[in-house]
Amino acid sequence: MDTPERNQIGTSISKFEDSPVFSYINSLSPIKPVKSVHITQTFNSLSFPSPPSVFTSPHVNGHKGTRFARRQNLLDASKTKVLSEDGHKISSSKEVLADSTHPYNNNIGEQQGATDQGNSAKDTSSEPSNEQTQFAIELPQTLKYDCGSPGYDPAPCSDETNSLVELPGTSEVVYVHETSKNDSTEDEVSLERMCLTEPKMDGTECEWKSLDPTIRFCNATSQLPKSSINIGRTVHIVDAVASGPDHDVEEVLPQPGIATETDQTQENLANVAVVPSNTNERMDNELVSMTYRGLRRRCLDFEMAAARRRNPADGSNTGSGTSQSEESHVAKQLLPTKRSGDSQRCILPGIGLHLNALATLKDYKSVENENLSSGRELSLPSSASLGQEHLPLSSISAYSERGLDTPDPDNGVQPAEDCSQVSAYAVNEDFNQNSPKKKRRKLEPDAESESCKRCNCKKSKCLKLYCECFAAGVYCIEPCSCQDCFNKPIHEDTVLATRKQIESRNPLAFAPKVIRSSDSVPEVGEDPNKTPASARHKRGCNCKKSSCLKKYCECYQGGVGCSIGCRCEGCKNAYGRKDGSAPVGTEAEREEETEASEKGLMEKASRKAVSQNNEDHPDSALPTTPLRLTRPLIPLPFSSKGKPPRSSFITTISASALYTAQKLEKPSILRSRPRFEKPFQSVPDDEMPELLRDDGSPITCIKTSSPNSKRISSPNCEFGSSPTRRSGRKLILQSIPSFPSLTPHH
DNA sequence: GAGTTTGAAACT
DNA sequence: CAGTTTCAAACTC
Repeated sequence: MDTPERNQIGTSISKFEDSPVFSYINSLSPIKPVKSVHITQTFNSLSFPSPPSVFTSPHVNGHKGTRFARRQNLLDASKTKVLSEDGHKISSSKEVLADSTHPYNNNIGEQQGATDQGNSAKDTSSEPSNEQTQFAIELPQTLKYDCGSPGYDPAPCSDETNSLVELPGTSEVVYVHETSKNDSTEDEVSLERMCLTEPKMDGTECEWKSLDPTIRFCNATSQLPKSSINIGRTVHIVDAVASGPDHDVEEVLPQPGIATETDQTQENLANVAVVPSNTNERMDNELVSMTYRGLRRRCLDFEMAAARRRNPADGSNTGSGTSQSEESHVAKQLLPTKRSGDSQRCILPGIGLHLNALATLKDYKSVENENLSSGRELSLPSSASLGQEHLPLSSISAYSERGLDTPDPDNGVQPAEDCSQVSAYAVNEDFNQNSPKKKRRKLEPDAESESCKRCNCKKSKCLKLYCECFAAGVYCIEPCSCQDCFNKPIHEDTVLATRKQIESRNPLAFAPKVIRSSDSVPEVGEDPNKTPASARHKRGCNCKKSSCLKKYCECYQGGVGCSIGCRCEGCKNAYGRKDGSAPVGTEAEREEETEASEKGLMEKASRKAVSQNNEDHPDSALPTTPLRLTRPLIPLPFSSKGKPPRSSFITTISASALYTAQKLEKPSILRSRPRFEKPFQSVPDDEMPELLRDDGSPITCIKTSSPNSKRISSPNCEFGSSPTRRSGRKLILQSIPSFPSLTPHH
């Protein structure tokens, strides 16, 4: 790669090669292809936090070499080649980007179609999925921890960072971000990038020029927040299209960055919506959510925001090197972008959606349908399109619903949250859905409708955890039959404030209740009746009459066995009893248990099947967005409820890691569940213990830093919890410890 | 669809 | 921290 490109470049640029810039660019150029892909995905989330890692060539190489190389090829074939070869196309693509603002969906479709030209895109999608999954995992880490943290996926982080650096090569998107962000200073950077890209493209200068225009355009458009945002989006989209479905995630990420970048748009944004202090959080949250891709929007929202605030550099990640001021801008912009960019929202949700989708593999079928339907529902084309494609059923539905809400200008800002939340919720719920609720819903004819949570609150105003929507971090939507609902974008401030309060009380309040280490696939062989020990309820249930055989029991609802942490009486949880004893009992009990277990097994089986399908045939699982599946995996960890699917996904993502985690857990679970359970009790995270040996860290974080801890702890906890689920990713968890560090940073 | 049951969430 | 109340989902009829 390097040699040929360099040679070409060298010929044209030989004069300039002498300059350090060229040498630098040249060094970067080879990487470009790989990064390009990453950039789109991770760029927003990761790039910000871990600039340093970015430069680490090794990471880049590693990732690129393997995964990215493919993408590069594909992308290059689809995008770059097209661009380079067809100057018109390039310009058109840019134009599209500019125009894309409106028809985000359309663009996607078009772009996809264009990308389809290169079949590679689709193919890449499958592969990218894997990468994405990793990214997804990484992203969370990186976001919170910054690149440095991602011990597990240093490469991803690095890739991201690299992507930033390489951006030039990768795609226009990069330019847009940086340029928009760095009106003045980064222009050079963008140019450099451009140069890099050019080499790839072959017509370096031409591209360069073209890029510049885009940049300028962005800046100019800055006046028009939408345009700028759109551009960013479109760019991402383009990349995504070129790269394939997987890019969607990337797209999402970039958008936030774009938003931040679009300081110019601030004015417009101000008009759009003035987001008080909360806005920053939102922004951060969104970004986080984006990065996490739904893993844990809840945590992400506040925590991430806080983290970013704390670590402007991280927040600036999108900008690659944006300064703190940029962060502030970003926060501002993000808010605006949120509004302006339903697409962003969509994007963010998209991430979450992916996770959700994965989680709700079961629902995939319905998802597809929903996607179609959701698309309809979503008045916002962009969001809808994005969300639909990426989002699984639940996520999609939620997203779509929000999208509906969002249409209102007032809601505009909220929608972003909604999206994030939705995704988060969707994820959580979806995951949980694996749990009885979803099962029920899914099983029931209304699977689609159910995919979206619908509360029926009458007195809580949907501002308490009683409200499933609120608890899930999602805004209430039309389907909700709640009364005096304040859980709407219009009352975003109230919602956020309330959430903060609740989190202050209990940092884990919005964290997934059920932590699934990985596997849902508990290897039936062990004890089908028992849930995979890996999964446990954070707090444990307190059932007295339901014998943990009904959905009243959160453990049962979550499809997990009771643990020592549970204070239930007469536990007969089909997924696993508190005492760890097999669900043996009277025949009647057995029957019940068996039924439950069967259900659980069925679910698990379905999950497995789904997961397998996803893994084996991600595309098949979600014809529309195979990548979705893969991505969802990443998010899954965040989703609290994560059901078996998650594990499956996780396994797909990092089977080895998960497997190891499972092994660790399972033994303990199977034989000594108490361990798990206890840990859970002491530590909110069931998962944490295993995954994180950090256990302490998560909990401690939460408790230790009460005030900050809220954010910090919750994030950690969240991460811990959600990620832990992903326990599959022990590595990640390990890296997670870095999360705690985030709090300290503050 | 209304009413009851249940247990988490919230409150004291 | 324990006990009580509130709440909405889950469940039953």
